[in-house]
Amino acid sequence: MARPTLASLARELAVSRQTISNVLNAPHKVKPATRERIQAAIEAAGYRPSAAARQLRTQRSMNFGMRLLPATDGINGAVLDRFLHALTEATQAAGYRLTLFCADSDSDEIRQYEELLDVAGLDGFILTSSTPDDARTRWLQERGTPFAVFGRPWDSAGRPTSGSHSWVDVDGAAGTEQAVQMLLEQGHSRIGFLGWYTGNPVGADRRRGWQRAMDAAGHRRDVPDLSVEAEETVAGGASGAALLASRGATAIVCSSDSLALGAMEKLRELRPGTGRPAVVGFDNTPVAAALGLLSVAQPVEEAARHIIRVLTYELASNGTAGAATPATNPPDRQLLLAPHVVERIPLPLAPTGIRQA
Amino acid sequence: MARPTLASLARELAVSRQTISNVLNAPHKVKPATRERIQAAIEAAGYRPSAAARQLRTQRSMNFGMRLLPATDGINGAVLDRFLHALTEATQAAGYRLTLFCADSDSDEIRQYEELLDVAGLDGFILTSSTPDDARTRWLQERGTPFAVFGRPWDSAGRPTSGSHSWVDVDGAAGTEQAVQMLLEQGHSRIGFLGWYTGNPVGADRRRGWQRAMDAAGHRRDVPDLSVEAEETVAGGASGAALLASRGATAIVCSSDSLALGAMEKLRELRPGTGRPAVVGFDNTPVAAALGLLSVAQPVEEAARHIIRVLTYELASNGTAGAATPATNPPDRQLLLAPHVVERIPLPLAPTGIRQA
DNA sequence: CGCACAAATTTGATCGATCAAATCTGTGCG
DNA sequence: CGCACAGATTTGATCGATCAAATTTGTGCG
Repeated sequence: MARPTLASLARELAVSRQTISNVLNAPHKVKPATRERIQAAIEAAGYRPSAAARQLRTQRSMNFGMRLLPATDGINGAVLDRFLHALTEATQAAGYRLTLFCADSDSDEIRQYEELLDVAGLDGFILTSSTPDDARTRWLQERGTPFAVFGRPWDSAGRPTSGSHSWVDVDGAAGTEQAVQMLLEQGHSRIGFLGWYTGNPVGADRRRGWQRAMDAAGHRRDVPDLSVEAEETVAGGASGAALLASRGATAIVCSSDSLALGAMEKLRELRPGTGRPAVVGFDNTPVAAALGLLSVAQPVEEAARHIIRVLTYELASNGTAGAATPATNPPDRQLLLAPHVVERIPLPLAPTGIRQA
Repeated sequence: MARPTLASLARELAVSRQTISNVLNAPHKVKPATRERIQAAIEAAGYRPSAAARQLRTQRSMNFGMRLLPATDGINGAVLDRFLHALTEATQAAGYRLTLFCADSDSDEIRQYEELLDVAGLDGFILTSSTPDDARTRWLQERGTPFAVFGRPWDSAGRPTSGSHSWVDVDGAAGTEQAVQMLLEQGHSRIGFLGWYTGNPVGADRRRGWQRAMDAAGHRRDVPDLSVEAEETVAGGASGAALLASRGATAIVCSSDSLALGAMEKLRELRPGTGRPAVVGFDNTPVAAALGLLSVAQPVEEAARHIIRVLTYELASNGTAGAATPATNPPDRQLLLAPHVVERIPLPLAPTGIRQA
């Protein structure tokens, strides 16, 4: 027994293809009695319209594309992992599908866009990072392809801009600011910042939050002394922490969990027996969770859901061009989400159950 | 200027659609002179056949599906991450595309298969884990859908079987065996095993390798004493290590990096100043790399490539049913890859460059 | 009753490719 | 010259849906 098609089902029910099609796509056009009869038959036969045939006619693939970035670090890759998972779920819930692809550079990524648009007819793309003066977003905008970015656009000087395309981002500065405030409340005043070497604008943003909070607390003169940049590794974090400690820092806010991990180990080594060092990481990766490290958590699941909301809204309104009443409020095309510091019980933990094998 | 189609290009070149189609799909049927002229025109016009139209006619989507598992642990999730990346690359290189989806249970996964097969016409699936007596593989086999599994099939007693479907796996027992041998060479003899609580067959397999190596080295009578099971967390690892240490273990082989991490911390605490504890983890996750932990590394990239090799081979020979000469040797439908222990310089590392911000 | 007009349903064309069969070209050879 | 036959190319149908337009059915009302 072959898969039912519109034609085969229509024959069985003694109605036309179009009527069945209308039951699925424009139910209000079909008389209620007929509609119910056909709906029942659709369920009974397990009929599902072919996406390929539909795409051929409508020029819509109901398919989004996303580049899978090469796992740079691995520790921090966990953030993208959670993002990807939430994105897949949201895509599915919206009735779309998600196609993954790889690219070995940003220009190759553009080549892939072109190919995927021509061949597979993808309806839109999700980008998971943005660079200053991004060539990819420019290309997509010129071509008029729907897309949304997880990450704010940055101007060529590396400062956040608003841009004209859709994006969602997490307010890194707000995160580090919150971390500093928490440490101030705990009685710290010499709070260091441990960031990245590279001119990465995301890192600069996180540093700004620390600086803002220090300024506000009246520690402006300490800022130059207490800010250090290191290589994005555990070892880099250890070295940076040593330097900050030598300058009298009693607490450290970091740009990443890798740095924070190194910093924590180093402080523990320098001041043994003083309990968990006051170190806050960024991204709340599984490692931080496993080791009881405080960390600033990004609401990536919320970000992913919003991205899909924006994309699907845009695609839906493209179709209904003209004088259509927007049933729902348009989602913000540019949204900055607030992160929060995750509190944790310090290690070592109470022993958990073990068993003889 | 709209995207060129077979028809529009044919008109321009004053040839028929079919001839252009043949240039792409059966070049030998076209006279060399014509072929070159058309090939040049295809490039110049940037013509790319529409996947939807092709799929409608050929009933092939050139698309694989894979379920994205909910990130259980996070630390060990990194293995699937690397696998996914390699898989995406291999899929792309083979001229296919990869569709991701989520499911909240194995039975829901089957429902998703059904839907994706009907709607999107996927050509095959990649499964990333297998359970004893797996309902999903049974369903796919009954339906005759091509698929390949990363992970051996297990019988209902949890012992590895060969099954009748395609799979690739990493020989966990060989990995732990190698780890024991390395530790024996380093002079250890009381080598403990720290595994999982759960009846997970993967864990049982890893334990078997340790046991085999201990038997072979003449330490059979120590086996009952030196095998402990704990919860799959860092804290669990610490507790388990404490117990093993109390029984005189000088080295520990673990089922995961999470356990190994906990074990390392605990041994360091129990025996300060004796250098890096002799602990070996499993999966060579980024955390292990960051912390200088020894670990058994799975060749996941090779596994991913092989899975695609198997799937594409199967699909290619399905098409050429009958008396076709297999141009290439068929790839092994069931393949067990050997892992290896990753050697590492013990932490703390030499200080790396830092800089004043 | 019959006409206008809206609602419900059907028909034929189309999206862009490939398949199978038909037609056209060219070459060798009696 | 003409016929057979392989090679090259073209033609018409088809995959399974939706669109736009045509047709049928139903309702209200003078």
